[in-house]
Parts: sequence; structure tokens; C-alpha cells
Amino acid sequence: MECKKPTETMDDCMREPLRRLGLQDLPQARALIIRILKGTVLFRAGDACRGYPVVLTGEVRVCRIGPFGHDVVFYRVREGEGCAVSAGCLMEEQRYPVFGVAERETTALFLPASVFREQLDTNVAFRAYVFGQYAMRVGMLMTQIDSLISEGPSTRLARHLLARMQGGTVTMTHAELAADIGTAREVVSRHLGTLVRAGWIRQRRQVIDIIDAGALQALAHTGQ
Amino acid sequence: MECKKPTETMDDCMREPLRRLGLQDLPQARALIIRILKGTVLFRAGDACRGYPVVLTGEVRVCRIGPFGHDVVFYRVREGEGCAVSAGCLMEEQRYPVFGVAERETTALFLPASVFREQLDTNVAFRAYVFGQYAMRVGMLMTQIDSLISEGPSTRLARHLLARMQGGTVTMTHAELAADIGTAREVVSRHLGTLVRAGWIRQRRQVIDIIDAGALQALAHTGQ
DNA sequence: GACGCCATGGTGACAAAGTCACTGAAGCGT
DNA sequence: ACGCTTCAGTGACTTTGTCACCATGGCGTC
Repeated sequence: MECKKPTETMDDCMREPLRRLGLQDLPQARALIIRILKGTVLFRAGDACRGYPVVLTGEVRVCRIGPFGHDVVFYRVREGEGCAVSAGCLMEEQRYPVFGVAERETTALFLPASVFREQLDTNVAFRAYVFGQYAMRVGMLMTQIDSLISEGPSTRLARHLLARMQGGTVTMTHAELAADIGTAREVVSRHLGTLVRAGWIRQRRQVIDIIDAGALQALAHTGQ
Repeated sequence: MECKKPTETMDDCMREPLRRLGLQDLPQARALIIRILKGTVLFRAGDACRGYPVVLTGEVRVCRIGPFGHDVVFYRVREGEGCAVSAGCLMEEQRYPVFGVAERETTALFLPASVFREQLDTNVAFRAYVFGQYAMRVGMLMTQIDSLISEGPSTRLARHLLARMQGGTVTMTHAELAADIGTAREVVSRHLGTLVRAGWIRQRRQVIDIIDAGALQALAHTGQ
């Protein structure tokens, strides 16, 4: 992970994230810092779980590759978030049901299974953190189900563009957008086409420039 | 709850479920047994959470009533299962994001918030139980998302009929089936119509008789 | 530069699903 | 017997999803 102030040591950088996990007193040797490149598969469906990762910087996509290659993105683990699926696998001694892939260069704290279990047994703050992550994830998944059922692709698309916009642009392919919002690539292409014609966005290869975020917001909110 | 053997006392009946929760040593006065009638709302979106319920007999439907009355069923809490959403609300001190409604007469063990927290802090077995319930629920929700995206309503309908069949019949209205599988009532009616014409099922008001479960199984598995 | 190759995106045609507006039928209470 | 409510069936129409195919842009190699 990058230190914001150049004078800080690696230890200084770690202090705050560890504190949030209730792990400020954990001896350094008991946790790993891992650094993974964009596209790296952190875990794959069927793997046994070796420990509990917490994303420090970057982002990990959790997805499943369905029977027909129809791959589904469930959520992304962002900075400061832990992996609920890993926690579940560790507790239940099950194998991963999904894939975890780095969206970009990512650093993560990695607690080996033994440390995870021990901390969960002895450390109230850590327990609260892990539980909190679970609760958040259940909430997100329910919201997503709700959205899939009661909103159309255009609404989800508008919302997603806003959510993933950075500096006025979204850098993704139509296929990636489609996987994220749970529809087909062609549907995304068509809706983006109408957004272009309406003048809300502009398109380049891999990149979508948001011109009128307000209009998208309205679309995302009202639905149509 | 009903005792299976008439000679058993209430205490005897409770022993096994409590053991599974790691609560065999919990003083009786610290937990409540609640008995609710069909249709009773156990909690509603916006309510504060007062404790952790575990279903002993019966079934609780967890659902949301969307902005357009489009109501969505997320899952059902069955016998022996605890309510993950309640656990999350208790830990995070949040309000319920969803409704919980008894599908039929239901008995539940109800641990007040203080007991829940205390046991979570001190009781390894209880902790494992609560975690296990969370992990299971996350898995179920992900499976449901997958199914919504990559399977058609006919597949989900067939699977759901089989899952809810009791003694060869399913006692539900088309509207209820639709909410369960995340589609419109009309779509359910039409698909049931084709199943009738194919001779796999028969229909009466509120009731669907399954004639050829094997055919439904094939439909549920292959999709179409 | 010429040539392919592959990833990306555009499009038309068709099938399936979702929505809307009604109709009809079954149950239930008065 | 009557009216009310809930439940189910249907036609017309719009939107999605799928399939097949083409166009373009980038990026190699020769």
C-alpha cells in the first residue's frame, strides 16, 4: 500500500486500518500483506480457503461463472472491506463458491485461518468488524435482488455508470457493464446508444464520458 | 412447539434445539419461546431489532415491499434456522431493512438482545451457529441472483413447485408464486397453463397438484 | 506497410418476458 | 340471491434477451 505522507513508515500506514479491525495489538508476523496485480485471481470457486483477506487499497470483484459462461458479478470488495465469503468458508470449512479477481492493483491484509479463528474467539472488536461486513453484504445482496426484479436494465445501467464514474468517465467495456448489471451485452449497447443520442454521454472504445450526470441521476432514480 | 412423544415435557423438547445452538446451559428464564399465527408480522422494515429469533417449527418469510408494491421474497427461515438479518441489526444497531412474516403457525426461540450479545461474546458454539447461518444466507442470496440472471421464469417456477410441494400439492396463489420466483403473476399463470396442457400438473383454486414430478425436475434442471 | 487476428461494439430478426387493461369465475358474507 | 373480494385467464403491446452476423480498432508478425 502507498503511504500518503512520504515520512510515514510502512508500520505507520498499517496502524489505522489495523485499528479499524481491532487488530492494533496483533504481532506483525501474524498477518501478511499481499500485493496483487490487476486481473489476478485471489481465489477461485472450488478452492479451499486459506485465510481472511481485507482489502487495503484497490478492489476485488466477486463473481461466478455460470453454466453457460453467463458470468455474474455479485459485488466488489473495496478499501477497508473484508471478504464475507472467506469468513464463511473458514467458519464452515467449506470451499469457495465464487471467484475473487483483482479489478486493479490491490493490496490486502491477509489473516491466516488460525489467526482469523483465534481473533474471532478472543477479540471483540474484530468480531464486530467481521459481523459488520457480513451484515453489509447481506444487505447489498438483497438490494441487488430487489433491483434485478423491479427495475429495468436502463435504470440499473444509469445507476452503475454513476457509481463507477471517476473523473467524469467510466472505463469499462459493454460486456463488463452487462455482467455488472445482470443483463446482456447487446442490451447495454442499445441503451448506451440511446444515452448518446440523448446527449447524456459520449463513447469511445472502452470508455464512456459522462456529460450530463444529472440526467443519469434522474434516470437512475425514477426508472425511465 | 409440539412434542413428538406425548411423554416428553416442554423441557425435553427444547433440549435438542438448544444444544444445536450451543445454548444447552442457558438458564431457561433468559430465552423466550414465542408462538405466532400464520400471517403475523414478526418484524417490519424500519423496526428496531429487539432480539434474535430462531425458528423451531413453522416458517418465516423474509421479504421487502418495493416502491411499486412489487414485493420481493428473499428467503424463508425454516426450522432450526436463525434470522441473519436480525443478527446484523443487533450487531450494527440498525433497523430492519425487510419484513418477516409467518407463513404458517410458527414457534420460535427468541433471545433478547442482551442475551444474544453476551452469548456471542462468551459461547463458541453459539458464535459458530450464528456465523454458519450468515454464511448459508449469503450463499443462498448469491444463488438466487445467479438464477434470476441466467435462468428463465419457467425453470425457476418448476424448481419452486418441487421445493414447495407437500404431499403432491402446492398450496399457493399464482401471485405468491410470482413473488417467490421474482416475476409477474401473468407469467406464472401462462407457464402453469402450459404445464397443465402438457399434463404435468393440475390446477384448482389456490392449489396445484403435481402429477409428473419427474418432468418438472427435468424442466428445472435443463431449463426448457 | 500489408496482412491477420482478436477484442469490441453495432444491428436486425425473432422469441420470450413484462405490463396493462380487461374479463370471468370462485368463495364468502349478508 | 346479491354483491364484494380474491384469484385466475387472456389479448395487445412494449421491452428484454438471444442469435447471428458484420464493422471497426488495436496490435501483432512478416
